[in-house]
Amino acid sequence: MTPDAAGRDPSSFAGPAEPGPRGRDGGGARRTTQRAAVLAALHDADGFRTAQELHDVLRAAGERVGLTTVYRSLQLLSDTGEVDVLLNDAGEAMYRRCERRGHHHHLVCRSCKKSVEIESGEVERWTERAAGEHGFSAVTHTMEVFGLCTTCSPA
Amino acid sequence: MTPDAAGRDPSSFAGPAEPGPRGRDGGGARRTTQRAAVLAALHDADGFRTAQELHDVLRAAGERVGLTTVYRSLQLLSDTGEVDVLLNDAGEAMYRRCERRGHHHHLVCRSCKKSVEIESGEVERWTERAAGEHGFSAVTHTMEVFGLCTTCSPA
DNA sequence: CATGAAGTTGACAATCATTTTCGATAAGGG
DNA sequence: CCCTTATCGAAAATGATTGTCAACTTCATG
Ligand SMILES: [Zn+2]
Ligand SMILES: [Zn+2]
Ligand SMILES: [Zn+2]
Ligand SMILES: [Zn+2]
Repeated sequence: MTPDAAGRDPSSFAGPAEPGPRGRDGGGARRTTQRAAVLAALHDADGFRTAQELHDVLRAAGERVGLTTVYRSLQLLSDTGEVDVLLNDAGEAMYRRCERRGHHHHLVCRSCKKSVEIESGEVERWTERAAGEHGFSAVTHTMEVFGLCTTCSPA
Repeated sequence: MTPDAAGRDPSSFAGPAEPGPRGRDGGGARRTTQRAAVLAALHDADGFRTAQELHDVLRAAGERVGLTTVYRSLQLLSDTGEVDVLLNDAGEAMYRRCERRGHHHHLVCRSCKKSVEIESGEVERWTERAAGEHGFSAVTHTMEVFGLCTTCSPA
C-alpha cells in the first residue's frame, strides 16, 4: 500500500503536513527534465491532481516521463513541502503546488478540483484545546473543505 | 444548521467513483449471524479498526465470517450511518461504531486508535463562513484530530 | 573536454486493500 | 415445508502505488 502518503508519520494514522524539515539533503538533488516537467504540469493546474492525471497530461504534451517517475517526483516534492497532498474519497493521493508555505487547509471544488488555500488560527486553536481537554498530546489534525466553486455551481 | 447531511462522506472528491445506492429497499434487510458478528466486534472495540483487523478478530473468536462479508457489512453500516469511517494515512478505511448520530469529529490516538467523539459548532461555523467568502456552495468538510492518549503518552 | 561516482529513470513485476463474480446457502413470508 | 431472494464466501479481478534493476544523466573534478 502506501506506507505514508504524505511522507511522514510512520504510524498508522494520518497526520497533517507538519513543517518539521528533516536534516534532508543527504545527497545532492539533481535537476532533471522529468522532475521539472512534473513541477511545471503541477504549476499549470489550479487544482489538485492525481499522479496519473499528471502523467497523462505530460504524455499528452509530448513529454517522455514514466509514471513511476511522476510518483517519485511527487513524493519528493511533498516531502520537501513544495506541494500539498490530500487523499480523496477513494483514498487516492492528489497533489497541488501551493503558495503558502506553512500549515494551511484547502477549500476544494468537488467538481473541477480548483482550490483555494485557507488558514484559520481559530480552528488550530480549537483542536489544540479540544485535544488537551481529553488529555491528548502531540496533537495534529487534518481538515479539508469541499464545495462547488462559482463556475461549477448549478443555475 | 448544517445544510448537508453532514455524515461521513462529504468530500466526494472522486466524481465517478460513486458506486451508487446499494441494493437498498426492494427487499428486506435480513438478520444474519455474520452481520451481527461484525457489529458486535465493532462494538467491543473502543477505537477505529480496519475491515481486515475486524476480520482477524472475528476469526480469532471462532466466528465463521468471510472477509468479503466483513467489507460488505461495514459498507452497509456506514451507508446507514451506523458506523463512522475515516481514512488513515495509507488511505485505508477504518470503522468505528459511534454514540453520536449526527455530524461530529474524532480525536484519535495515533498509537492505540482509541477515540473520542467531539463536536464543534465553532468549526462548523467557520467552514461555512470561509467557504461562503470564496463563493463556494454545497459545503461539506472532513476533519480529524490525532494525538497520543494519556495511556499511550510517553513519560 | 573527458571521467567516474552517485543520483535518476522507466518498463515491468510485485503489493495489497477492496471489489466483483457467481455458485452455494440461509432467511422468513406464505 | 417450500420457494423466492438476500446473503455468503472462496477465488479471481481491480487498480493505485511501490519495488526492482539495468541503462542513463548530472555534475564535480582533472
Ligand atoms: Zn469548480
Ligand atoms: Zn490546521
Ligand atoms: Zn492510545
Ligand atoms: Zn464538522
